[in-house]
Amino acid sequence: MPQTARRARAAKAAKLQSAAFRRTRSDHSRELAEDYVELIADLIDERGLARGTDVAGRLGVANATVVKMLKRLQDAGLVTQEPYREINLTGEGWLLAENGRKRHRIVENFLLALGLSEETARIDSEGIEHHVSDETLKAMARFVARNS
Amino acid sequence: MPQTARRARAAKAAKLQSAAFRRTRSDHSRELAEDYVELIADLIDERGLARGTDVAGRLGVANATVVKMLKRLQDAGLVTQEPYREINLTGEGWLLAENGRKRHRIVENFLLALGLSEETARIDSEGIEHHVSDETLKAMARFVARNS
DNA sequence: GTAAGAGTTTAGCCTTTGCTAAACTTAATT
DNA sequence: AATTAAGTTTAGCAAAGGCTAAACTCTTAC
Repeated sequence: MPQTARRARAAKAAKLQSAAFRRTRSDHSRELAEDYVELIADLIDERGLARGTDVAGRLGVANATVVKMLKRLQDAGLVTQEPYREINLTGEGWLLAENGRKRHRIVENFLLALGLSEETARIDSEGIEHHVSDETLKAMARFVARNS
Repeated sequence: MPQTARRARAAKAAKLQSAAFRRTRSDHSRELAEDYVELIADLIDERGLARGTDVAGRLGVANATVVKMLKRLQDAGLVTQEPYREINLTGEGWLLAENGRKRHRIVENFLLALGLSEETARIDSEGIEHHVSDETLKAMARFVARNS
């Protein structure tokens, strides 16, 4: 009877699955941080500086929410800001932002290569970006390289 | 009820800004519900019934958390449960679960067709599943059909 | 130099999703 | 029948991420 084996397999699968879920959940905070940092980097590149209002506007969030979040990002060493002044990224912040943008670009190009509309590629890549492992990202990059 | 109104107002106000960000964020609660419902369906199919402990174990979460969540899912009309008894899905719950499993299957098969390991395909599909539009899902299904 | 407008911060509140510890119920064993 | 083990529920707490309203600061235009 493969009952024991089946149970063992089930247990193993359960453990792995719960790991996957836990990973997903604990990444939420990190995802948000990445969104902020990526956006701040974009704003600095686009208009020379990033202000709270701009961030709030683009994220569709209240000013006060941004203030609170920026405090956390400062504590995390990703951002610097003096009171009533514009937002800047630390070295670590820039690294994170660059990494995020790179992932974002790959995922978006991949979706385009898959034949999706620009609109869909933009929206879906935003959602997918944070959930793609390095292995998958590499496969996407390879696919884009082969199909362009 | 003021929640919905507030969100609607906020959405309208920030309409020109990034819809993708807000969509991602507001979907979190829905995603969690889908994860629960999908898992409950799996448990019922696998072992004939779903208990709180099983759900807690697979999601990597405390029992009390599951209890609280189940209350919400009951309020949402997705789940039924009598005190100290096993968990059941309503008709709507089954529909949601089936839909989730279908999406899940497509994404996972797609990642496999892309050449990823089973392990990676399983983990990444879990994260990606909820962020894929119908358009993208269709493209993934097409890809799988062509490459199998 | 001051007043106005734009932008920022603070204060206080809410909901969601988590946790632990303790109480309770059900089922199983003896 | 009584004890115990397994599972469930309650109570109370915390952190994250939202919000509004009101206070504050900075810059710019008079």
